[in-house]
Amino acid sequence: MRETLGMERQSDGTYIKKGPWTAEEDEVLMNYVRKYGPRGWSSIRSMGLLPRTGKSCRLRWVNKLRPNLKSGCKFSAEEERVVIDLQAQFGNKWAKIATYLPGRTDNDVKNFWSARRKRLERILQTPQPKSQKNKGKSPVLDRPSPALKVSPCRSARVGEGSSSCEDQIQVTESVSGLGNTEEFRMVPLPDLIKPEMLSMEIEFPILDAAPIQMFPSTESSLDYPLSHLPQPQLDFPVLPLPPFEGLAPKPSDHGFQDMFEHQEGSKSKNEQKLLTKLPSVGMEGNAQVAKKEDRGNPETPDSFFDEFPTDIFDYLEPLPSSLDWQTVSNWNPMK
DNA sequence: AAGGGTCCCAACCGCTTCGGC
DNA sequence: AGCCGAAGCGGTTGGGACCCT
Repeated sequence: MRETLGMERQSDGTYIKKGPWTAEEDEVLMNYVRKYGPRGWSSIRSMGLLPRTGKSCRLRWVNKLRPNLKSGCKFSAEEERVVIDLQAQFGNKWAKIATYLPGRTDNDVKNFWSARRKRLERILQTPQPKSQKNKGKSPVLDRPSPALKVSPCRSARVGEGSSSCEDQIQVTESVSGLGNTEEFRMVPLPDLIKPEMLSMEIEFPILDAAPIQMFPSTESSLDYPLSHLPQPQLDFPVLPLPPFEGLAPKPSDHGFQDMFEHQEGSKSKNEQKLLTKLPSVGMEGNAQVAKKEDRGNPETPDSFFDEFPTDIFDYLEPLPSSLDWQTVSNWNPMK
């Protein structure tokens, strides 16, 4: 009797397995790719090799079994920068973005972005309790403020050497009742919060209740030269597709075997390439600044959220009216 | 120690695009 | 030109690991 655990019976009486892959299945799939290359996925099932759909096989290969993958390895600071920059340029074109990140899949990029988005969303959404950690760390905001408009801006240095970060949040404080009195203060924008990221937050429901107004940067992210980014990587040699009946291994079809055999060498090459072709992420000198800061701060970029003075959000108040909010939501950063 | 919350990631689903006929 | 299957892509979900209280 056939094992039906995890198997889904099809109308034609056959079974399709879903769920986690076993090591044995991986091995079968690897053997298939070694022989025939990463194509003809549907034939894996029709040949009776695996009870998986072609789709499932392809996904498994692309996301887990493909050579040179950096699986189980967190995104580096530079990779994060690349993703942030490319997302601003391409939008949610994860597959396209992934081609600029050797060893990363579209799934990796997608997961990274959604995790990061959730994190930011939570920071903006949840009223931060007065944390002991940040108490007294944000003097600019360390007092009641009637209303804040936070707008991303660039390239305004606050005095020579006073700040290592060119990106800052411009906080406009309107004094209630006076209306025409406005005070501008520059709040250092943590390196990993880019104006583009702030614009992303426009979609967040929290902003219905927060008078944050976003203004597009005068320097469009579309100006970022792509030549500064790592070039898209092709993982495979391009081989002619054999006819279906000729799927048997051929002595001449060494391309994929080579690919498996030389994984390690090419991996280090890719990593080196990524390092040497470090993107500037749109702002001249910013990569250098970031590098400098990275040297001084060995923590991962994730730690920025720990450092971010989250009580900046303590003073955000609901929008006066939906009309005001409309002016914000109508702004499209990609225009 | 237990329970809840969060994060991360693998895998699936549905839609779109592509290519052959 | 239209159809159909394969492949690609982006969104979503489920579950395990981890952390915190």
